[in-house]
This record gives sequence, structure tokens and C-alpha cells, in this order.
Amino acid sequence: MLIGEYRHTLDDKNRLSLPAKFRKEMGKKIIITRGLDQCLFVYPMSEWKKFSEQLANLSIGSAEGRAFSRAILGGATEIDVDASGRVLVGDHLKSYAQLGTKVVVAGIHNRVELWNEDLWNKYTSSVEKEANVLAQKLADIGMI
Amino acid sequence: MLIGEYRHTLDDKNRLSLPAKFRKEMGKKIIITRGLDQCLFVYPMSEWKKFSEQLANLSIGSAEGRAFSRAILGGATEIDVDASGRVLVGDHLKSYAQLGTKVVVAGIHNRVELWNEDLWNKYTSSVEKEANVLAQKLADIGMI
DNA sequence: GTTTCACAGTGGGATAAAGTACAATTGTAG
DNA sequence: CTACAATTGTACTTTATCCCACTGTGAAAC
Repeated sequence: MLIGEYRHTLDDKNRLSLPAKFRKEMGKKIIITRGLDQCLFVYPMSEWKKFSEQLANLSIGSAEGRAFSRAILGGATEIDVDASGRVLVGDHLKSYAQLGTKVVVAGIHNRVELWNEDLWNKYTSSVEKEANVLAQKLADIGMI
Repeated sequence: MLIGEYRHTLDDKNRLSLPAKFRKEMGKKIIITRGLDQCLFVYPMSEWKKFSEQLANLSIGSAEGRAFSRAILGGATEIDVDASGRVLVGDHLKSYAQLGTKVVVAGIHNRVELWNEDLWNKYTSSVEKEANVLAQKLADIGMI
């Protein structure tokens, strides 16, 4: 289970070091792709394989299916984690998530998310304001 | 699996170098044809055989199916990848996809797509706006 | 409380390969 | 036979990948 929030720097060669706590679980090969809410999703290969089989089965005939696979597969890149635990973020992904020098690296269950620091702050603070609403929803589904 | 997004130049002799990451999987003989949504599809021979058989089945019944497979099959060209990993794009295909000097090369599981850069940007940004649809699809395959 | 050791995180430099432009050779047409 | 066009091959430049070294922080032991 990937949990925790870190602030790491994206250097001028677009390298980002994964938090040490994540490295064992992520392994040596990872997939970075476009995520929701202008962040990037980082998956270990083991998780990615589950999804890619389903993506391969999407029909080329439907416009929706094409759009979906273009967004997910076109945006995805397979990356080798280097000897000091860093990953390379491609230019199109970097600009999609508006990543600057400081990047928020957050562990979410089976994936890691990469965020522009400001966007992360805005997102989390807006979620905090809605905490009571969220609590009610969680209660509704029996989680708390 | 072919994934990722690259920007390469189409030189004045209509040659385009395939991204190095795609070359092994594409092999030495490929098929370039008209694709859907004003892009070009590039298939390795093995995948083309499967795809063209599906098209052949379509064309038996309906007029629409025949029109569709004519558009795809009619534009198809078999191309040898040259010694330095380049492919030749015919004039009719180039004008169909409105390719200029800068071409977006995207890997979509079993095929590669070639896009006019502006059209690609418009297409992907319009997909991003449908975030709720995207989220539902991601949830369906268990990514989130 | 202080000192030392170790590892996480960051930066820079060297080497190799990828991408693009240039050049040469072959084929075809006038 | 000559000239032009097309296609293949070669070379150079730029970009990316890998490797090593440094710094700062945290922990542990004395």
C-alpha cells in the first residue's frame, strides 16, 4: 500500500526521485500516464498489466474508445527507474500536469500521483472545506 | 505494447524516423493507411493481417462497411523501414492527415498513429474536457 | 550531549545513441 | 547521352541516458 505525501524537486533534466519508501513497491519498471484533475498517475508494472489487457480489447469502431485509448496509451510512457531511484518525466506529461521545480509526490493505494505544488494545495484545501460533506458520503457507504 | 507520444520531423523527402522505442516491435515491414479522425495508422505486418481480415468481413454486408474498408484498404501502402529506422509517407496520405514538418507520433497498443501537431493538440484537449467520462472509463477498468 | 556513520536526495559531467540534414549514386525520361 | 528526380546511404549535431560525486539530514552509539 502506497501512502504518504512528499515534496521533491524535478531537476532541469526532468528527473524526479521517488521517495525511498515507495521504491520497493514500485520496482524497476514503471508507467507514467495522464491522470485526472491535472495530475500524473504512476503505476508499477504489475498493476499496469491488469489495465493494459482491458485497454487492448477496446473497439476501434467507437469514437469514445479511440479517444480513451489515445488519452491513456498515447500519454503513457514506460520508464526504467535509475540507480538512484529516479524516474524521467516526458515533456508532454510535464506540461499536462503543469509541473514546475517542486512536485508533490503522493501515494494513493496502488499508484503514485505527481502534482504541481500549487494545484495540490488548492485541491486539498478545497477538499478539506468539504470535509463534512465527504464524511457524510463516507458514512452513507458505511465506511465510518 | 506500443505506448508513448513523440514529436518528430517529416523531412523534405517525406521520410519520418520512428521513435527508437517502437522500432523493435514494428519490424522491417509496415503498413501505413488512412486512419480515423484525420490521422494515419501505422501497423506492423503481423497486426495488419488481423486488422485487414476484420475489414474484409465488414465489407460483405453493408454499403457503409464497403465504403469504410475501401477508404482504409485503398489508402494502404506497404513500406520498408530503412536502415536508420525511417519510413516513407506517400503524398496522398500526407495530405489526408494534413501533415506538416512537425508530426506527432503516438503509440496506441497495437498500432502507431501519425498526427498533424495542431489537430492532435485540439483532439487531446477536447478529450480532457470530458473528465467525467474519462473518470468513469478509468473506474470501469479498475485504474482508479 | 556530541560525534560519527549511513543513506536519501540532488546536481553535474561524460558517453553513447537518436534524429536530422546533407551528399552521392542510381534509375528514368527526354 | 545528358539532365533531373528519386531514393538510399553517410555524417554530423543535438539530445538523452547513465554514472559518479557531493550535501544535508536523520539516526545511533559512545
